[in-house]
Amino acid sequence: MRKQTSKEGTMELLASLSERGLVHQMTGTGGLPAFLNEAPRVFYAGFDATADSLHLGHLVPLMAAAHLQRAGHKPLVLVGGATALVGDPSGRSSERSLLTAEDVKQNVTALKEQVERFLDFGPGGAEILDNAQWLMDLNYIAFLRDIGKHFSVNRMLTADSVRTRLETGLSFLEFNYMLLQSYDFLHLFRTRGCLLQLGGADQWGNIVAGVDLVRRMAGVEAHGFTVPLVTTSTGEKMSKSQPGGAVWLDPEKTSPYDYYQFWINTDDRDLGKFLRLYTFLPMEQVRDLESQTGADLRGGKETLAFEATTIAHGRSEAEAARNASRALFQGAGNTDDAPTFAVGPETVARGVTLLELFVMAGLAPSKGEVRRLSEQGGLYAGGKRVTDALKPVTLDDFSDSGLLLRAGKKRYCRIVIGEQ
RNA sequence: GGCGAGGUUCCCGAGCGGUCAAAGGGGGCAGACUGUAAAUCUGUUGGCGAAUGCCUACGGUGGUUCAAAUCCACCCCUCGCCA
Repeated sequence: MRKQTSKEGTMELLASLSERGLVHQMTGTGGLPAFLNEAPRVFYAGFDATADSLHLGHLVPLMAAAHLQRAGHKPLVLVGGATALVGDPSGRSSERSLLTAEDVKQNVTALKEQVERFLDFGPGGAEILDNAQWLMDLNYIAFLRDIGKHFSVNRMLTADSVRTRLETGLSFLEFNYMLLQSYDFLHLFRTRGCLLQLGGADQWGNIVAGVDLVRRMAGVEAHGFTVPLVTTSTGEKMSKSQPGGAVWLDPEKTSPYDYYQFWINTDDRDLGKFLRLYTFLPMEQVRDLESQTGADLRGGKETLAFEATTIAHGRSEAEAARNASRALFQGAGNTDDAPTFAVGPETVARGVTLLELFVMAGLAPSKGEVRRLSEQGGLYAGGKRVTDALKPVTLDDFSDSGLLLRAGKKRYCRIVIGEQ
C-alpha cells in the first residue's frame, strides 16, 4: 500500500488531495509539496479526548491522514488526554464544561480503538500517542520560561479562535491551549522527527503557532496543513449533521445501519463532495457517479453509503446495512438485517400495546411522542397505518419475520419475540 | 473589590403576581408532494394518563402571598465599565 495504484498515483500527492477537496490551507510558500515528495515523512494529527467517540467531524482529517499513509508517509495519531483537560477554544463559541481526569482517561481508550479502523497500525505503520505522557508533568515555571517566552500575547489576541471568544468570554485556561498544542508539535519533532501537522480548518492558528515554535526552538522548518471544515449543503456541520446530533463512529452510539442511512440520505448537491472526502474511490468513478442526474444519483448515494460504512465498520456490517436498507426501502430481500428489537413472550401475553412497543423499540422517546405521531398518521405496523395505538398486540400480528414497526417515513424497527 | 446589565423550555428570545407548559423565530418531528434528495405548503413540538386532570420546568436556596418565571433575601455564574 505504498503508492496508489491508479494513474493518480503518479500525480503529485497534494494535488491529488486537493482534487478530493481535502486541502484548505497550507503553510509556507509552496515548500510542502516538495517536502512530501522527497521522502517518507512523519506527520501527526491530533484529536482531543473530549468525548468517548469520534464523529463525522473528525473523519476528514483522518481520511487525509489515510491518504498520506497510502502515499508512504507515517502517521502519528495524537489523542489529547492532557489537552482535553484544558479545552481548545478554537471553533467554539463558549467554554467547554470541564471534564474530569477519569472521563478523559476512558475517552482516550475509546478513541484509540476507533482510529485503528482508518489507518494501518502494522509494523512500521501508524502509531498512537497520548499527550498526557509528556504534558502532565510539566513544571509551570520552566514551561513559562522555555515555551511561554516565545509566544506573543499580542499576536495570540489576533487569532480567530481567541478573537471570537473575546466577546463571549475566554478564561486563561483555554487561552493557554495554543501553547500546549505547539509544545506537542515540538515534542513530536524532537522525539519522532515529526515535521508536519494536519488538522481541521479551525486548527490553523494552533498549527502555525506550532510551526513557529519548532522553528524558534529547533531552527527547523516544519509544515502544516488543514482540511476544510465540511458542511452539508443545508449548512450543517458534519459534527452535528443529524437531527439527534452527531453521527458517531462508535457503533453503540450510531449503529452501522444508521450510519449507512445517514449517507444514503445525502443531499443531491453533496454527493460528489462526499464521495471525494469520505471514500477512497478513484476520481474517475467519483466523476461518473456524480454526473448522474435526478433519481439516478441514488446509485451514487448507495455506493457512498456502502464505502463509507465499510471504512468505519467493516465489510460485513456494511453489507448487512445495505441488505436491510434494500429490504426496507425497496422491498428487495428479507428484513433479517433490519434494526431488531426482541420482546419476551410474556410481554405479548400481558397485552402490550403498540404505543408501548414503539417506545420500547426506541422509535419514539416517550409515549406522548407516540400519541402525537399517531394523531398525525405517522405510525405503521406490519405495513399498515396504525389507527389505534392503544390496541394490544397479539401473536397474530407477528409474521415469520416478526412485526415491522415504522415511525414516520424512514424509521423502522422489526419486533421479534424472544430473549432480549 | 466597586458599579451596571444579565442567567427562561433543544437554541435565540419575549414575559415581569393569576388567563404561563410560557409569545415569536430557529431547529426538530409528522402529513402532503417526491427519488429514502431539495424546495414548498400544513400541522405539531415537557412527562404521565382513555380522560376531568396530575407532575416536572423559568441559575440555586430560602421567604412573602390564596397564588411567583414574575416580589424580597442570600448565594452561584456570565458580560461590561472601574479599581
